[in-house]
Amino acid sequence: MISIKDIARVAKVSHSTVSRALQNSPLVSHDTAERIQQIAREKGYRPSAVARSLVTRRTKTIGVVVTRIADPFIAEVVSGIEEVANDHDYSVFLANSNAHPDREVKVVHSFHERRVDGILVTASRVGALYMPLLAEMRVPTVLINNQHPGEFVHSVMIDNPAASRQATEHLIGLGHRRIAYIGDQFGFQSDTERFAGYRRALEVADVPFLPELIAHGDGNAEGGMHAMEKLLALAEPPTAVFCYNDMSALGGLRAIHAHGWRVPEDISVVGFDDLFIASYTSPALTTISQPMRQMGRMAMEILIKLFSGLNSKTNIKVQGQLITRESTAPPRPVH
Amino acid sequence: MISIKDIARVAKVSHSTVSRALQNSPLVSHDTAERIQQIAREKGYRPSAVARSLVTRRTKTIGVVVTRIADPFIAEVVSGIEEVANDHDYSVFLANSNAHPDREVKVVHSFHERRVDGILVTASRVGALYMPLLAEMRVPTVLINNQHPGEFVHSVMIDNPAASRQATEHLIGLGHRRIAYIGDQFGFQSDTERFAGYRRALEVADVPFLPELIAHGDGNAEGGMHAMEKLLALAEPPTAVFCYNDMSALGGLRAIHAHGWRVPEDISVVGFDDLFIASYTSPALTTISQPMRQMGRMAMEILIKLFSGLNSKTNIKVQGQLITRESTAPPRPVH
DNA sequence: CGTCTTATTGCAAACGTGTGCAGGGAGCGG
DNA sequence: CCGCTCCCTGCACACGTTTGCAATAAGACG
Repeated sequence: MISIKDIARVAKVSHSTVSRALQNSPLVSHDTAERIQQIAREKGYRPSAVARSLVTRRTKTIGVVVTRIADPFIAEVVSGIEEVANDHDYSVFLANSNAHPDREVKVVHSFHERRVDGILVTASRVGALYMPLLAEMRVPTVLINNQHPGEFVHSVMIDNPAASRQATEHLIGLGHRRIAYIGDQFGFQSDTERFAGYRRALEVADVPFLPELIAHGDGNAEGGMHAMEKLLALAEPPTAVFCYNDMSALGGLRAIHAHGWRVPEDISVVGFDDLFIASYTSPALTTISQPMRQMGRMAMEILIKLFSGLNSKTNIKVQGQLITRESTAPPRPVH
Repeated sequence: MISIKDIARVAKVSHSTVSRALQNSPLVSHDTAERIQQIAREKGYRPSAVARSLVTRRTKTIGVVVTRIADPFIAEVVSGIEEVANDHDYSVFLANSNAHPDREVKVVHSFHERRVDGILVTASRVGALYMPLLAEMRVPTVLINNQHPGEFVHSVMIDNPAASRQATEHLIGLGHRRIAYIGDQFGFQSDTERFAGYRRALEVADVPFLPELIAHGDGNAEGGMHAMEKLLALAEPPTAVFCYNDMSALGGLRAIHAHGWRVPEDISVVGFDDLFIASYTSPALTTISQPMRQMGRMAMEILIKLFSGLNSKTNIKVQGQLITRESTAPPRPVH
């Protein structure tokens, strides 16, 4: 591995001069700078980021902790993060927590030892962890769609209540009165908030709230399927279902088909997220579009801002958008 | 940021002793070791990986370059990588190339500057780049499903010809004779190989090869949709279609539905990859299962082996597996 | 009690880079 | 020709670890 000193030797200058030359410092004459850069190029010199980090005390890296990178929602967010990180010459460490709190702590500690300049957390189910962790290590951190109730210093979140209200109102507008809700597990912030938006929409429209129309999945297709099966087994099944997310809706669709019903003729379905696949289910899914990539970008931009000294508490709330596709229609007329 | 010297000061020992104590070196007495560790714990000391890397000349990091992390196939592979990396206390840098060759080179150079211990590349479309790059920087590198023809030092690949032959034979076995192939873009290794397997299956079964039944997408749903539209517009459309991958198949299914045909009654469809969504399309997709996560694990395990001194050229070829679901059936009887 | 061994500790150098400061040389003005 | 300024360069230290080697103290043994 060739170093700055090797170059210094052949250029017959001190290593400091080489260092300066490679940074285009005005402190070194044009001629020697050129000569040094030429030599560096010939030797295929690559500066050691680790040595540099040691002295500059900035690593130009950030850590991203996610529950599962294979989750399409998260992958999309990470794409956004990576884009702007890259634009600013930051490298990103990626780590899965698999939703294990202790694993999540371990990951953050490892990031800390690596001296990352900042940390981004997507959809953590244990956001509360970060308060003490943060106090301990003072690394700029921003949470994206934190699932734990409570505010954090920096965050970007989707406006869940507004979005889910919009989704529910869409169904009400179509004439539905028996609208079910398939949620995630209890206690997660987004589930609580989306449920709240759903209730609010019913309330405003004077549609009675029926507890038997509430089912809980697990945020994945599997859970959505089981939840939908329960709803379909009701004496009087709903005419429309608002699902916590597209994955649940996907499972829901599958259960409906298995049940021999058709969407949207027999039952309407609305999802949440607007994952890529929402366009390719059959029928294509009506859903709330969440600007996933954009949210990743915003979070990273907050970090960049923090790096450059600004230190304002920023909590961004982005709006979802209803995307009407083929999975919703007016309810069957009652005979 | 608290360092080893700070601890040394309060423990009234030299910083070398602290270093040894924290590594549980037998060179330090049990008592002082305990005392030092206690102090370190109290102060919330975290060793600096960057300083350590500088002297040990190993960073315990690897770089993973992917085309798009949002691609579900790739995300799954990365999951596997991350699992075993984590088991061995390696952190992973992730970078998207967006399939831009120059971007890919830049990424690898940045990894090099970060002094990663190894590099993993998933589905690169420019595998050839790595030969000179590798010579230049001597970092253990393994390619996963390299899309560029030619062997590489270390690789893990799916056995494309065998798998696609299996898929095609499944269709032939059902009685199909007009079997179309929807490929990726020309020149990519997996497309070429899968196409070869398809032809071989036809040949062995004495089914005539019909050039008009070959269409090319782009590996994504969009391209698969257009390709399928072309096939459906044929005077005599195929009775079955083997798609390069599940994404193409997804687009294909959409085109078929839009055309008013039913799967598998009017036309059978087979995909490749067995992405998560393959189970949730309607009908559920018959496809070739690729052990994505496992492939990621294997690649990382090769790296680990290389790190520990072993230096055998390893080219692993894994087998795909046909997963029969609902999208394939015998052809309609001709009247 | 002297010497040799062993257990424990500290010293100092090294990893590769950045940077404040001092020093040397050239140019310029007087 | 002298002195000042300015430009360029090198020296030396720092960043936070690891580690070979020397040093010291204690213990063992004769």
